[in-house]
Amino acid sequence: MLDIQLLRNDLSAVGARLASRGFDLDTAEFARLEAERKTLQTHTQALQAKRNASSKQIGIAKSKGEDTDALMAEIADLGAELTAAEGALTVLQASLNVLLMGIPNLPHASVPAGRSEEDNVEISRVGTPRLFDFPVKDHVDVGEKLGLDFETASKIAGARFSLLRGGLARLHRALAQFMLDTHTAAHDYTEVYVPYLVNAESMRGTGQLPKFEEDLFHVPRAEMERLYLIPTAEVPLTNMVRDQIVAREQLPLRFVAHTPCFRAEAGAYGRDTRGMIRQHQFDKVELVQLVEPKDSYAVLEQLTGHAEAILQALELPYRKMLLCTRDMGFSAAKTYDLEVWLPAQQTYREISSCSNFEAFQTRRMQARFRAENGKPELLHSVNGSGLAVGRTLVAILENHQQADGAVAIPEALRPYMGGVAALKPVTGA
RNA sequence: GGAGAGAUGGCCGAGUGGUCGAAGGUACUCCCCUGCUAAGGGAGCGUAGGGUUUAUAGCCUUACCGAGGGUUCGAAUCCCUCUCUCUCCGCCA
Repeated sequence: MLDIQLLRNDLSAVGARLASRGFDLDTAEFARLEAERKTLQTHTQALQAKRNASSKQIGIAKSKGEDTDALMAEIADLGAELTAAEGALTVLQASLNVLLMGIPNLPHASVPAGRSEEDNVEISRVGTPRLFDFPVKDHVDVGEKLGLDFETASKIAGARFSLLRGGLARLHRALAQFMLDTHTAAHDYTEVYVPYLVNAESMRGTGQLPKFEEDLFHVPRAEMERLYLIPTAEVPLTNMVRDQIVAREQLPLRFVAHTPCFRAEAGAYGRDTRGMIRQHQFDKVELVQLVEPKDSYAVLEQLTGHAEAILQALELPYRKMLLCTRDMGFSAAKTYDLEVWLPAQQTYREISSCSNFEAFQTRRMQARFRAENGKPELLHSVNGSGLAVGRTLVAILENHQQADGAVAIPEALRPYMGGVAALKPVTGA
């Protein structure tokens, strides 16, 4: 959510910055609602002040045993007028709020203007794609021989689910463990175990609601508020500080969690249908930092580096992309995507997305810290995948495949694999 | 699933219809006193808005005592619904 003061004070500039990311803010409508709000709110509050003063007088009179009929008569008609004014104000503020909640974040000045992902800017390229002296297979063909089974998954659940057996299941687990250990030991994050189902308030806090409900799975409960399956651990991790004022000495807060993520992929029919690139359920290790505003852009660089460290340790070639204005997510002010090399597709595919949200999320959830002057101030939130586990598995299968169908295990991962140096094809797997 | 208790400011805790945004304590900030490891005195000290304003200063004002509704001229206080916490019983990974 943007600061409404910014819209009031500098509406046309905000409109222009939003236009750069393809959002058309109806500035006339906002100005109209805002003008109406001002009139109505002033009026309502004047009526409330009058009622409060009169009621106080009645109280004083009664305590002295004086007659209060005259005072009562004075405000006899006030009630209806006040109810009407309050009702109208509530309705108006609700529509202003709907408008406000639907406005995406403003892009940071360093974000390149662009129309699509074509206009994203490559910042760096790390590692060299391997040259293969045999025909390269994609992860589905490599995985098939090692325990990757979509047929059984679709029988059990449906399309866009996967099932891993044996060494491959262990590799998946090893990746998550390795990432968690690296981020806690080397990067100083606190490991957190979180709920996978969250309430609507949490989804509003990080920006999934109200606008993107169709992307989420939910669980209805009789007589109770529905719960939503988390699409990323960003939701529970960031909401830890919702409605809190954190002491400045505790900053920065650094959290890491390994969770499954659930996405309806409602808008993705027909896209990435082969393999485990785009699934309804996938695991991810998520990094979240809550920091002072002055630090958030430095932290974005740092946190992106934490994700990169995993790719480097796993010997996976990747590039770092700065997303252009129109390719960024709704809540982000600036985003780097890390894209891993997939040799079968001869292309780089997203494996991590690291963003600075500034106060966009924390304003919604009233997550604050006490500044040096003693005043509460909104935190900035920064998060990123470190990394998506499923896609990392895909990248390892493709990049480290051998001519005989085996897959080499990167050195860093071997302690988590019981010392195994390679996964070998299993007949009947 | 059954029975009961509760939710008040950073924390503890008083307050069952009226000058209560809320006693008292504690923490914190400033000042004074004292002087040696701790104490005494005084003052200040919630949050989010709105209006005015060059102003995140001041002044005026509204809302907030778990959330939402209701009764009333007036609600922390009375009524209803919900959420959460605790205790006991049952069940259970």
